[in-house]
Amino acid sequence: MKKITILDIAKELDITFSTVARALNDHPAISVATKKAVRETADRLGYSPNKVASSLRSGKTKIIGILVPRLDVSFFSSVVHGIEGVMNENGYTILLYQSQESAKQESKGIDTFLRSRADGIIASISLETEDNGAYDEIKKRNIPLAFFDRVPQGLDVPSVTIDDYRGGFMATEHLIKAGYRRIVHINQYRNINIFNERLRGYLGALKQYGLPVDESLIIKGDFSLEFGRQCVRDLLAEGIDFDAIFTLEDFTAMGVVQELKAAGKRIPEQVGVAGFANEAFTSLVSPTISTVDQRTVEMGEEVAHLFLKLLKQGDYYKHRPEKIVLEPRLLVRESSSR
Amino acid sequence: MKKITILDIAKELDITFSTVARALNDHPAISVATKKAVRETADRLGYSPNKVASSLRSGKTKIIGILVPRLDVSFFSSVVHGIEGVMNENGYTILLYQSQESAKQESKGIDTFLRSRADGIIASISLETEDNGAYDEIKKRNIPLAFFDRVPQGLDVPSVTIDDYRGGFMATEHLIKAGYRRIVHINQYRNINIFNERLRGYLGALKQYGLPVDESLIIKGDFSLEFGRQCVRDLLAEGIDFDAIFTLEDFTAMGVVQELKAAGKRIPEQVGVAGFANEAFTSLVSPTISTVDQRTVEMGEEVAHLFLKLLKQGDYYKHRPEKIVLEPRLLVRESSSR
DNA sequence: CTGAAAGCGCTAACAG
DNA sequence: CTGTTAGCGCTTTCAG
Repeated sequence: MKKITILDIAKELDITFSTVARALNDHPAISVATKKAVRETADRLGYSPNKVASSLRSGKTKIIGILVPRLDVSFFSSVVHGIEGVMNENGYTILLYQSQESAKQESKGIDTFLRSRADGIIASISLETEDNGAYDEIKKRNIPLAFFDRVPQGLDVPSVTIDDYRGGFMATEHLIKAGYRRIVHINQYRNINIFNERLRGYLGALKQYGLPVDESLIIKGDFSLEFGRQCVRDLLAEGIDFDAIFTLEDFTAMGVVQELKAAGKRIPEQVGVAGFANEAFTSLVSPTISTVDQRTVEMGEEVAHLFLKLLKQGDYYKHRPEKIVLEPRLLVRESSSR
Repeated sequence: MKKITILDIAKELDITFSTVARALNDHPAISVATKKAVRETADRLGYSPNKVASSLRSGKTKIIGILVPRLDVSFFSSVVHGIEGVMNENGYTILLYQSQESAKQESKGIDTFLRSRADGIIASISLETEDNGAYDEIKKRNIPLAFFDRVPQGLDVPSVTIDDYRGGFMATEHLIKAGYRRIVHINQYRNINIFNERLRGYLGALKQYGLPVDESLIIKGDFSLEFGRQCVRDLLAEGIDFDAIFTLEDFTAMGVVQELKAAGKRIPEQVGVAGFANEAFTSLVSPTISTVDQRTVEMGEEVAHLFLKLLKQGDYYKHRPEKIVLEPRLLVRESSSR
């Protein structure tokens, strides 16, 4: 099948290719008759506009790059789902790249977007990212950029996040109100803003309700299920007094629940548990696990809308960047209802 | 920041832009000294190659389109994760499109890929897709195309699937071997190949082990958790005799488990349960649910490799298309271990 | 080893 | 309302 261009259509109709181009773009100064004729022959010949050529000429690709740590984590795939839905409705296509939580891969992704001349970039940084060099480059080239959830520190850019402080606060406050007093918090050791915020929220709630901060109740590790189990084993072995556990992530909470059950502790009577993320399993396991919902799809839609607004306004780095903060949703379930 | 092109580099070094182009592409007939000089000034000036221009000229975009029903389903996001990983290593970038299970959106996605001059397309069809018109168009244009999991019927194309018949067979066989005799199968009502295969597998196992097929034990609906509950309520209300339930999907199995527990039936002693998909929650709920793993990430990697092979061989529609069928993995858990 | 020149398919300014 | 013309930034022959 020979590739059909506007020139072929022009020859067929004995007009010039620029008339064809205008007709196809629904230019006002083209007669209805010509437009109709052009469209018909275009269809008949099986014409497919070459976006590469038009992008080169116009300088607009209608492509936006999305950079996420990894797509096999439901949080990120949900957000991408939300972004794609909105951007698609607005005529944009998504170029997808996974950083695999590696700073090097992340730079490669941004470079790919830059070479591809994406009209904009939406990202959530990797755990490894330490400096913002790659993102500065985007800014330098005046390409619109927005972040969701994991926002680089010290870079003043538009973003959509949930209020992780509030999330940590709400979960802890709920545990306190349920009568728990010695609340363990399991966090992680890296210096990631959103995770630090959850810890701050935990501390804020303790303070507001006049509970002492006990360093032995704050544990740092990773957010695996196994680490949750480990923590419970350690707490019990060391004979530390506690009556609730709030983890920074649901999988950790799941591990906590498993190990508490294995140790014969009754949930929620003896120990209350709350997680974070609203993973699908939290509402299916027994006991169902209280958690904080991050409104993932909405987050994607919000960042897409924010982005479209940015694209419309032009000079992307002159206005003060808009930072949307979504209110998390506390989901009280069996694991903390006593 | 002015946009830097190879011409700027050429001027800077007082050579022609074609020499610069060759140097950047590591052409063998360019002196090492020139290459070095070119690369240094390219870096210094902040040159970023314009992929749009090179694509237009070369006819290759190094982009492949991935069309999936939706990304907020862990099955699809895992596969995409697998595909992206492999394609990325091989210098390809992913253009992502969600059909949202709509045939119309699906056509739009393919059209977008065609206009974007993607070097190839990988897809999994929507539930709604009835005719293959949109895919014929891809074939007509001699663009490589491969499918995973949901393959259109009557279109002879490369694909990677799991052996759904085997999956249905394995799950049913396992239940039979565990001593269950009146095994209910919950499937769905649409005419989707992979789901029909699971049903066939169920029937095949019954036959092989000399068990009668009882139509009242085969139920068709959707694959929601709620439908699973509904089925159990109906089975019990109608007093139908059964001792195991094999569902085409894990969420349905979850509903089945919940309702059986609510009705005071002991799992697996009185009723055995098996699902399909290996959703994360199946290993976390109580009892843990036996299921069939679909090897999602591998499926993505396989289809990517198949695709790269296709791209290499050229004439995409002359060879007999390769159809890779992965063996599913039966995961026996508590819900069927008696 | 390097240069000159053509052209990929389209957009858009200018001319009529 | 339509035609003419000039590129967008690169790849790729053909020369030298």
